[in-house]
Amino acid sequence: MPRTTDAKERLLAAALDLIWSSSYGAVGVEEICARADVGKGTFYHFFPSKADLAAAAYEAHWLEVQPLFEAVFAPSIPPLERFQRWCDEIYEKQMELYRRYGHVCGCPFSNVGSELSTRDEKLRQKSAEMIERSMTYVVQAIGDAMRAKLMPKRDAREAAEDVAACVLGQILHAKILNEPEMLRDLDRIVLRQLGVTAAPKKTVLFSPVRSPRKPKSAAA
Amino acid sequence: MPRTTDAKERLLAAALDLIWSSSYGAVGVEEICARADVGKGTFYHFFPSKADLAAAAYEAHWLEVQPLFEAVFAPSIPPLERFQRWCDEIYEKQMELYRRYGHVCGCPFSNVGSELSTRDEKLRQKSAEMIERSMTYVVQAIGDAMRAKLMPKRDAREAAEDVAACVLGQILHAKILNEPEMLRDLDRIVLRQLGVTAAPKKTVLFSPVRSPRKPKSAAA
DNA sequence: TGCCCGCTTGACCGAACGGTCAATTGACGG
DNA sequence: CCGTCAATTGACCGTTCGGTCAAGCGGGCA
Repeated sequence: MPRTTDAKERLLAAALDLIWSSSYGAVGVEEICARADVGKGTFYHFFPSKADLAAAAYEAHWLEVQPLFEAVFAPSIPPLERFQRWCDEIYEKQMELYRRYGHVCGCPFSNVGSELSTRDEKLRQKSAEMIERSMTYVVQAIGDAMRAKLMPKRDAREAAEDVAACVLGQILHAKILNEPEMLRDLDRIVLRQLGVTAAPKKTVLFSPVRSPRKPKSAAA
Repeated sequence: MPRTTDAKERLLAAALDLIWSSSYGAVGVEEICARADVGKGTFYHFFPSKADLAAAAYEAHWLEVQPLFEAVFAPSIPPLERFQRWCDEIYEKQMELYRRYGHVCGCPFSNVGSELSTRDEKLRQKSAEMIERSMTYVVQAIGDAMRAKLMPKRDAREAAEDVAACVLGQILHAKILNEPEMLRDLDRIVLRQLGVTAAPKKTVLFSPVRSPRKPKSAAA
């Protein structure tokens, strides 16, 4: 066993994978340890409890996906196209998980929020925080879109919450129906919610958003 | 003990209450039995498993709320007003649960769907079926709204799916933030999704939709 | 009256749960 | 070369899980 240990990282990755593709309650500590190939003692050497590991795993996952958010929502990209790219990333990621596990796994943050909001205040807050961080980018893009007169003016924060609801809801619905193709046109719902009158469908064609995409972690 | 037993109904009610306000995984059979005031043997006399009880509880809950759907989505009511009434019912119900349990409990059908879609195919299907039944009314209302030229014409089924996503998503977001007031203006998101240009706010004033409402079970 | 049978019970089962801990390992600094 | 200590292990803890079962109860009916 190497001195410089990566057991902690393996535990974080194993926890995220297992909980995402299943659920918090249905995944046992033993199972996570087995996947990470460590003993149970190692688990409790690094994390005081299962809930703490979950919170840490989500934090680590955010650090992993944040660069993707930065790229997808880059100010250099036309505002409305950012939403399309974001939706495409979500679709690709869910497709990847669907191929691997046979299930639409949904948004990892809202999954744990839905399951544990009424039971574990700490994980509820963590879930809320992760979604809030994602929404930051949406708020920015909406502000830019309004300034560019690409959509009707309104409160950006409020509009972003509406968009978040649409995205979370469609992902959830796709999970319940186990039908990943429901997410192919996620951007349609978002743009409609923003009051965009079906204009920017061509921007998709301008840049290769849909077909060749590097798959990477993405979630609402 | 009376010959005509209501133990089954008490079990169904207890299961719905406990699972709705907590989660499927976090609620034990023992706990359900205690709430229903029956022995564990009685549980397994009526239901072959915990999952079967849950499915039966959702079925029973649907029978309970269906009349409310019929009333809220009655053809005699102007189409767009039906959505407002529906959203108001959701808000009232969630507020009621929030007052009782201190938590936004969310939609019982999507809760179980989110938690168990990847683990229990039978409950996933049940969850999907419940949401589909609700959507029937939405499809009808959208069709009526389009015929009355109250909203832009498009595929009614597709529009209903978009509406369902918005509603499910906003309820989920409110649950995660534990903020029931997020649901006060649920109809705003729905109408925006339908492309209604902020017109029918007055219809709310015409009939007493918002203030005096009989609280009853309602969910997406 | 007495049998029948739907209903009810709670002790009990093996398994799995989250979590503990004394013992061991092995890379590093002195 | 040794002492130190983070890292690691897996047996073990008490509890709780979903589920089983032999036995008892008691209204309805023959």
